[in-house]
Amino acid sequence: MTYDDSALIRRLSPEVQAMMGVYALYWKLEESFDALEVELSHQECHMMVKLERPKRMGVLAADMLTVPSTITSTADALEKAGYLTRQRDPEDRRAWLLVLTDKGNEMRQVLMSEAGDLFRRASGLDAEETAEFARLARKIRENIMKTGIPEGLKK
Amino acid sequence: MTYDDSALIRRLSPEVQAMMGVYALYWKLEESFDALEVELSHQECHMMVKLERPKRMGVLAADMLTVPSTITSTADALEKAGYLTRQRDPEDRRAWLLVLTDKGNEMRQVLMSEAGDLFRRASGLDAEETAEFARLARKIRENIMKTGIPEGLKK
DNA sequence: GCATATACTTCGAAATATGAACTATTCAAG
DNA sequence: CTTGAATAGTTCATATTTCGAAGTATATGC
Repeated sequence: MTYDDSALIRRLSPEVQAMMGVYALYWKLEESFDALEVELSHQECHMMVKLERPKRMGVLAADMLTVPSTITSTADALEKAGYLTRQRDPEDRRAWLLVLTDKGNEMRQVLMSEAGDLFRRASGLDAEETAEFARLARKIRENIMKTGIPEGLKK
Repeated sequence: MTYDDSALIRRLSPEVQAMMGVYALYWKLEESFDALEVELSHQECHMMVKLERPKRMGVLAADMLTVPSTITSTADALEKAGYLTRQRDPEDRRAWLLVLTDKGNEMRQVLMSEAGDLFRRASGLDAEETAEFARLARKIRENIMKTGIPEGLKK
């Protein structure tokens, strides 16, 4: 039943191989996050991870490649649960900064270490491979953040 | 506005760096697929890509890390659109094989080449980096397929 | 000031995913 | 055989998630 199509995969272009790996990993990680005893939705987890320091909601929307109204409802949930507060951005009083509370920072630490475990288990890579994969992933992410955002937000 | 936190990212563990890259890439690819002039949903695209050769629906569910009922509705849509047909598996007449039609195979070719382009543009990697990334992604995927499926399907 | 752009919110609709109960078929045991 | 348990897939109603258009408040340019 464990259906093995690794031979088929090898015949595809490297780009498609890469995509299929990324999709498998993404799905697996999402599923593992679900299984966590944490009461946060995926989107809420992602936002927590992004909030190493206070960020504007618009920045988060761009960063998470989603729409402002989604950020609003995610932030609402996290605020209600006591993980973050909204503070007006002194540089532009239209904007809010989302700031983690102490409780939020604790939860963030838990999430980060769980995330590391999940990746290790899901990927099965050793330390060296993980480092190399991380290097490329970082490069990809930088490219996306640099080039991708304008298309991402409908004007 | 193009918010740069690449310096912050570097301070995280490689595992988390890798995850954030994977998430960014996944989201970007999903968004790009949306922008395609193709009238297929994400799930439908994924199923098309998986159907290089006929597969049982249960195999697809395991492979796509999802639930049987989702496969049913995705297959319904693709069948209705003329991209695939259901054929009883002669080896087990409870099971269906999903088989791409000619139209389905054409569409699959289009999707695969589009997918390659999307990855190339989104990632910004050169050929060598792409090959390395693909190698690791394949390894990860094999690990997930090997270890991940049992947990993935509720018994 | 006035017009226009931007940051976020509201809220209702649309898309998606899920799980429990069901049908049909297989398999194993007697 | 035939009976009972397991398996493959389906149905459908529900829950979750996402989105987008219209609205409020603030900022910016002329």
